[in-house]
Amino acid sequence: MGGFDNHVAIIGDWVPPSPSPISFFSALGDEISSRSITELSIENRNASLFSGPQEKIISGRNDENDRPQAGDQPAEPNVFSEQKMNSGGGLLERMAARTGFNAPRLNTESIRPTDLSLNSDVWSPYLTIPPGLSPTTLLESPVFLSNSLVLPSPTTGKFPFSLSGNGKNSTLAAEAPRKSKENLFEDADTSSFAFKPVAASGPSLSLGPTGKVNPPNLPRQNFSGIDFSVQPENSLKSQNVEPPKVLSQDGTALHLHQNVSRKGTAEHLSPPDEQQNEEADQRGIGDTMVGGASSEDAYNWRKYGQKQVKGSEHPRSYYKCTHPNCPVKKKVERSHEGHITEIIYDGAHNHPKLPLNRRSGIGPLYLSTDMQLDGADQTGAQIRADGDPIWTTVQKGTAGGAPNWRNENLEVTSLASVGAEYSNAPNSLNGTHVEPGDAVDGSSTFSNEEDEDDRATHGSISLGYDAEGDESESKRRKIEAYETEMSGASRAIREPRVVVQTTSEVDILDDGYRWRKSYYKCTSAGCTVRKHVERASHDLKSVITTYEGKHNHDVPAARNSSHVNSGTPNNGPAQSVSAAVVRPHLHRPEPSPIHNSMARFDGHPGLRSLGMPGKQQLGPPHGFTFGMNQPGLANLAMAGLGPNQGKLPVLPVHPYLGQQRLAGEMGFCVAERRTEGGVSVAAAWTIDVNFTF
DNA sequence: AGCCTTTGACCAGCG
DNA sequence: TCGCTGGTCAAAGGC
Repeated sequence: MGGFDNHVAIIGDWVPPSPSPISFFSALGDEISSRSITELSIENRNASLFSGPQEKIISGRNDENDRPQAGDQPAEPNVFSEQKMNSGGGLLERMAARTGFNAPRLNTESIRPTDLSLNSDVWSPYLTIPPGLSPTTLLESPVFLSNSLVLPSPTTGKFPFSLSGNGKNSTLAAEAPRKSKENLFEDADTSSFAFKPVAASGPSLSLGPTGKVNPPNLPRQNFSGIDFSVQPENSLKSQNVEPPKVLSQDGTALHLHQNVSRKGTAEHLSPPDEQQNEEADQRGIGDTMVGGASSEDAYNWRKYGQKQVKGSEHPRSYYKCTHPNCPVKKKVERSHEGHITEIIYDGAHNHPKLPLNRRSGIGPLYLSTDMQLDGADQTGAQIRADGDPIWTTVQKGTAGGAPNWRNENLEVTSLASVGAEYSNAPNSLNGTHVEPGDAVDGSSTFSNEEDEDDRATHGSISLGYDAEGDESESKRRKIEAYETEMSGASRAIREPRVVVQTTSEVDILDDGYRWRKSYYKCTSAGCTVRKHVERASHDLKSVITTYEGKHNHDVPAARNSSHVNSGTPNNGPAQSVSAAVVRPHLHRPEPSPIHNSMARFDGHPGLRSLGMPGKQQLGPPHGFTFGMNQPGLANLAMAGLGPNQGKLPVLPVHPYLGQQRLAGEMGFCVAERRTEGGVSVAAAWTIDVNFTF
């Protein structure tokens, strides 16, 4: 078995035939150095910059089948391979050395401080993405911008960029009207970045509009400020923070996971429809727990007690399912702000879910599900796929101020499932704890991986959970929320800001089970809070909701702190996501749990079988972020990278951009999948690009 | 009237 | 046995 690079790679088959935001970077390519983005957007529309959906970026020792075929574009020198692969101490090397996984790496050698004003013909810096982190794959992620958002400036309300993502598989082509540069980013109606499908390019990682690898000796550019973060995601299964445990009544522990925390919101994760509920939650629905009401998770709950539990700064509420003879109970810990910090389910419902119109709380807002998961999921999936109705309705029923969550990947679920072959390793994984003797049978939940994927692709998330388990099957779930702070003050007053949100839904292998991870981004203007929801395929009760955002008030959370202390650099008190919503957009290139996601592989038995090392072999956070907030990139920093490891990507920036004091943020996620021995290993990366000019 | 939350008291397990 | 802690009960009150 080869290294991880043979198992986690960006493969072309995952890339959907949809246009990708590649063109964004294309537009940021060399042409922009001399022309406005507007012009570029138009002129590059037909450019063949990248190979498109079929392009495959090879990382390390990918199979030949996964290698990109020599297409229209001659094989360009892989700047990553040539320049960085041999650079000792690089992140890639480290990751590869430690994990056997050829981690993507960014080539930053070309980024140099420069003054564009001195040379109008210079090339703009290019964002060079290393092998394994294919720009094509990245940018052509089927979900990239599938539901892209262009958030208005927090202060002006204007949309700096207009991203024309017409939904699923939308062509990410936004007209860039010829407009004065001065207004380029200030008029959403007339200016936009162009995300265009581009053709052909080799496996190179160049982001140049020509699809060619950009030479490392690019002229210097004035790069006022860019925050660029590449975050290995699911392949690393986010968070180095200790995931909460899910405990069964019989003492077994399942995956536990985080949940929610946002002011005035509630989580509703009762099995087995918690997925839909999760969706609902992600969409901002299901916040009816405000005031203490139990979550609307297709069951009615009666609160029968509340107690301050020692060790927790949050009071714990005790709920019982109101259904006659139903033994299910749940404990909910909620912060003083009303954020749910932990939910522990105990028992299994012995009755169907309540019909929509019988559920307390938001009633029709519930996603209709049934104990028959297939049907239920499909139903819910369609609802979700349709999205707006639920979303809108939910918003009406949501307490004011609750952030909206947009699932950006409802439309795209391309990754193959991870086989259950790895389900035989239920032990500790990066804090996730599965105690010995756990009778969870992950494999049993996968009757048909393809079907399941298909369902997922259509928005359903049927994981084969049998909600009719007996007492022995009952699981107690503990869902904790943690929030990480990844914000800073560097962009407190920046504007306009562009947020390109990209999300994917991927299957990831973790702890021997398959987890489907969905990405959400708060759609509230100015909010950078992101949400990652992971659903265990082996147990629908196991849902992890990870919030990534910034926090302006303390949320006392002893448990949370324990998670934080487990490795996340964000060891401050857990803070309100909602606060982040209203807080001015701040960003500090700082590792977040997501950034450290590789740790999720720790101890992953399945990954071990794939050559993945154990946790002890992992070093510092594997995610990395680097900022270019200072002119000349003087203070480039890559969090998570040790000294001499940081290699900055070459990010193309139009001279205009360098001249403007603009701010922008882009985020996109790239999912990867590679099939090895019939087993698919999926991974995802998210890249956040924050920039000011 | 029914259902729910609140809240202090009570009970059980554990060291 | 005692104290601590978590969990539950049940009366009171609100909606």
